[in-house]
Amino acid sequence: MSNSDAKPDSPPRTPRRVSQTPVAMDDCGMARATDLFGDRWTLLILREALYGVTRFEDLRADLGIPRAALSQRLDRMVGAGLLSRHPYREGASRTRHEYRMTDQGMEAVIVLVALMDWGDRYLRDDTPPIDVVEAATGDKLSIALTTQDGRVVPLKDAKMNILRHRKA
Amino acid sequence: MSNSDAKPDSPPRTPRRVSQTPVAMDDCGMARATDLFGDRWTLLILREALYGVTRFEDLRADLGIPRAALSQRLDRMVGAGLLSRHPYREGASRTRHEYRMTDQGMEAVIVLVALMDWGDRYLRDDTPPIDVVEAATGDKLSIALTTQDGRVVPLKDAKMNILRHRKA
DNA sequence: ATCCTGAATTCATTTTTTGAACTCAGTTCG
DNA sequence: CGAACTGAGTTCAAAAAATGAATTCAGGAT
Repeated sequence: MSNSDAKPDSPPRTPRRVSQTPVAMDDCGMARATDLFGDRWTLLILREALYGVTRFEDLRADLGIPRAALSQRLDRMVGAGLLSRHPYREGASRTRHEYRMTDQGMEAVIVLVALMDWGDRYLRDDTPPIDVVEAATGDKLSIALTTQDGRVVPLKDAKMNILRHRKA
Repeated sequence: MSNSDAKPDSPPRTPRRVSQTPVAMDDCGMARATDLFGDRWTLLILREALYGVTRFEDLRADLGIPRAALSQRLDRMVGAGLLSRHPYREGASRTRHEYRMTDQGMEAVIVLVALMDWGDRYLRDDTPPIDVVEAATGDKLSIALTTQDGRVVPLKDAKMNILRHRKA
């Protein structure tokens, strides 16, 4: 992805220095999302939710996450709309809660898939244990940029279009 | 994205309980990637690199990151192949280093774009400050799943195909 | 009445992060 | 020449966060 509108004649070998992001920290959706996802557990919990693990004890056992951390993260993720809390009862036992992925959470799963793609490519030597495939055909899927009408555009042909400059 | 091969006759309203991820923590590219990206700063530094901010002091000023943290993260990111270190000299001054995004780092940018999409949609009320567009046409781009031959598949029609089950 | 279970909460310890001060090698200023 | 400056780090004490073990809590089961 090219960032600057490079003049066709001189793609600067040493690009001119940029000393500031064009977008201020607190006005950047990416930076805000980083607040939510930028910790050791949140993404892993979302992964569990994707696989259908929904209960406190199961999450804890899978992830090895301390209870306090799990409790705090679940609250935060419910608050952010990634998960929703549903009562259930095992046999005749007391009502407990399970944490299910919301539609909004499902839309964040694309972040997981992107991470998975990258991680499988660069953080492992052997073949990955899992593929994302089209349910109907079994065709392997990967992440890409597309136009609204479904044309795939390689990363190299994309650029950032700054609509509103940083105020700070 | 559906996770199970649901029988056409009975899509379970209360899906049967899953108590374990099919993929073990240490065998999951996503989980490994989380080790690298799952902290407050790494993704933000990558974002800076995407915008072309490459120097220690500029990064520090933009992000408000403590020097020690920046130093440690840059080392780690160079080690992981996200950034590369290049000597430069400002005027006649002593040689310093700048940190440029590598091709491998650029491939991780799709993660940033995915985060940006989600963050702009759910973590803000007003219009986002930036768009990802096709350089040639200016067409707005978004993240999607595609087949190898460039057909876009909605998240709902995708599923995880487990090739190798957890050993643990 | 006691034990068990899932879901927390509390709390002391360990780890990580922070921010401020210091270093270092060269540069410019007076 | 010496003083001050610069970018890029290190060092280090203080603050914040994460951990893990023990405790609590509300039922149900024995």
